[in-house]
Amino acid sequence: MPTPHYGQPRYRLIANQLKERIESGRIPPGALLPAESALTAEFQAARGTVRQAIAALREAGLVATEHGRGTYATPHQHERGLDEGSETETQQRQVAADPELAALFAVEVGTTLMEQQSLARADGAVQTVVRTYRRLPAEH
Amino acid sequence: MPTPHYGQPRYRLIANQLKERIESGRIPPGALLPAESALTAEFQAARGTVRQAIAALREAGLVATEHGRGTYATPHQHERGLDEGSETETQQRQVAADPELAALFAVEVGTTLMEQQSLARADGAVQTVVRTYRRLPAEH
DNA sequence: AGAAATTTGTCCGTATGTATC
DNA sequence: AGATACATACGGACAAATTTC
Repeated sequence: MPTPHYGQPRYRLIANQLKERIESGRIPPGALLPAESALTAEFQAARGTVRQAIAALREAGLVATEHGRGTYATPHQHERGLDEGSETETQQRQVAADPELAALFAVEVGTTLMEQQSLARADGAVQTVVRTYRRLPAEH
Repeated sequence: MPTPHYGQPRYRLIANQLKERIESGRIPPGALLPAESALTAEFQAARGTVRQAIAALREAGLVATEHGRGTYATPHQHERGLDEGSETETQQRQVAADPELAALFAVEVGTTLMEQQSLARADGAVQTVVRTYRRLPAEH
């Protein structure tokens, strides 16, 4: 494997991709990022490089890390429009699984799922709505 | 304590030995492997190295691991019609706007929207479902 | 039912060797 | 020669799930 770092170093590229996932809501606030080991596998990068990328995100305040637990996405605020008309850009709620979601998660229809919805606006108009579904933590 | 990796790395050697034990039946299907702590003692290797060896076996489908329980030799392999490379599956389709989406996009309820759904799996089980909604390109 | 021990999961810091730009 | 990256390896610590007492 070569080691080309045209333009930007590798850890910056990885950091940017993770940043995009967080800001797009694909990794919602409070959710754990993939483990270092998973990231090394996904990006085909060495652990040191992944750690460098995460360190950059941490420095930028996008994530927080807890020893022995993992790295969380922190609630992100759009720096785009500082004012923003008090509309919730991202909200979390519980919804009942529709038939398709139920099948995907292998649960019964109507099972409570966590839904995280986030919006991307441009000039005030909603451009994209992202809804992320995941199962609730098991009740022992 | 040096770290020369001429020839084969240590984790490969450990993995090969464990593999031999499984395939020879000395570790029968379904049986638990020695704990990581036991393996570190036996092979005089760091825990991370042992875990790397086990990860290789897991990747090869020879063993499965459960948090807090242990790693066991897989009972019957060859039951898996699995993807293997694809971490995310994506599909695109058109859906009718529900009342909330209609309000967000400032369109009428029932208006056709583009929905992109992607899945994130871990060990074959769906972890997260992400649905991204956008307006269709304007049609005059 | 509850506490302790076991075991795996994850992160941290560090170190050495190799390879490429 | 230096910066970047990769691969490997060590040791320590905390977190979480499971089992055992």
